[in-house]
Amino acid sequence: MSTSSRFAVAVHVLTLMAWADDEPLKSEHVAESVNTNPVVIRRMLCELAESKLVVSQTGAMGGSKLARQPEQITLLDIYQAVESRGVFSLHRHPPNRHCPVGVNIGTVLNQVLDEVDSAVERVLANITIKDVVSRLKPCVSTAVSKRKPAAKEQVLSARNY
Amino acid sequence: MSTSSRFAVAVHVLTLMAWADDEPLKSEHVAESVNTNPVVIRRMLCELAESKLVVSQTGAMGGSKLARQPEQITLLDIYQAVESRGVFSLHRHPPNRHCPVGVNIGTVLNQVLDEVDSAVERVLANITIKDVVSRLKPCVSTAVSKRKPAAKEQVLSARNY
DNA sequence: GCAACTGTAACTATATTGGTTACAGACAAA
DNA sequence: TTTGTCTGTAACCAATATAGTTACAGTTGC
Repeated sequence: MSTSSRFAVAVHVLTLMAWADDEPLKSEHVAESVNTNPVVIRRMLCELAESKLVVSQTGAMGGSKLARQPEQITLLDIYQAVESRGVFSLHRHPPNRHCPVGVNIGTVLNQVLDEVDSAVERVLANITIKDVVSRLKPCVSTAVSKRKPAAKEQVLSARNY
Repeated sequence: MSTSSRFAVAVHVLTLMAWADDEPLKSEHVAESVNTNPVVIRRMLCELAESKLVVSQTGAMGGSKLARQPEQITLLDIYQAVESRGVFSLHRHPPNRHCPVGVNIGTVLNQVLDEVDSAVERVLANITIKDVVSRLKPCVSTAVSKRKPAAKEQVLSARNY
C-alpha cells in the first residue's frame, strides 16, 4: 500500500535524537545510521522543523535536535508531519455521475476512510518517542540481525529485516 | 500515503454487483461507472476472483457477480484481496547495523506497524458490502455533487469529490 | 458459425519517492 | 575577518507502482 518509508525514517531520525539526548546531530551522521543520503535527511528535517518537532542550527558546530522532550512527541505528530495523505485514496478520476452508485460511492467511502484514519491516529497518538527508545533499549545489548537479506528484499522493503 | 485507489475501486465494483443483485455485470458496464478502462476492471476482477469474492463467466452473456451474499463480504476481505502491503513500509534499505539505534529500530517499528495494521483491519472487518449499500441508499434520492472539481483535483484524488 | 464476452500480454503514461550533485548562506572559532 | 563546517534548497536522474490502452486468444450462448 504505502510505497513510502517516510514515516519509518522520520521515527528513526527522531529516535536517534532522543538517544543523543540534547546534543545536536549532523545530517551526515543521521544519514549514516539511516543508510541514505544526507540531503534526504535534511529535506525531512525541514518538514519536521516546520511541525516544530526539531530545531536545526546552521553553520559550524550546527546540527539538529528535538524541539521538545521525547515524551512530548507522539508518533501521530511525526505521521502528520511527514505523510500528507490519509491511508487510502479515492478514485483517481471521479466516478460516473449518472450512475446511482458512482455518484454517491465517494461519500460512503469517505466515511469509511475517515474511520480508518481515526483508528490509525488513535494508535499513533498513544506512542511517544520516549516509548520507542524504551522499547529499543532491551534489544541493544542482545540482538544482532541473524541473516543477510537477499538483494531483492533489501530493495523491496517488504517489512522484514 | 497510499498513492493507489485500488481499494476504493474494488469496493466500488463489489458495491455495483450487490446493487445489481444477482445479475452478472459486464466489465465494460462496470468501467463506465468507475470511469476507467474495462481492462483495468477485468484485471481487478481476476484478483477478486482469486480471493473468491466474485465469480466470472466468459463468453456471450457472460459477466461477473458476487460469489457470496453482500453481508458475507467485509471490506477487510476486499482490502486483503487487492492491497498487497501493510499501511506503512520500513526503510527502503536496511539501516546501519553498527549503530545501536539502526540495528534495532526495525524490530520496534515492526511492532508499531503491526498495531496500526491491526487497527485498520478491525475497522474494515466490521463493515460489509451490504452496509455500504445501505449507507448508499439514502444518498441516491437526494445528492447531486455541487461543484465541478478543477482539473488538478481530478487527477490528484485528494479524497474529495 | 457468429457475435459477445473474459483473460491476459505488452506497451505507454503518469506520479511519487528516493538518491545525487551543486551551491548559497549561516555561523563558530581562530 | 577569514576559514572551514554546517544547513537549506534547487535541479536533476533513477526506480517503482499504478493506471490506461491496444490487441488478441479463448470461451460461450444463440
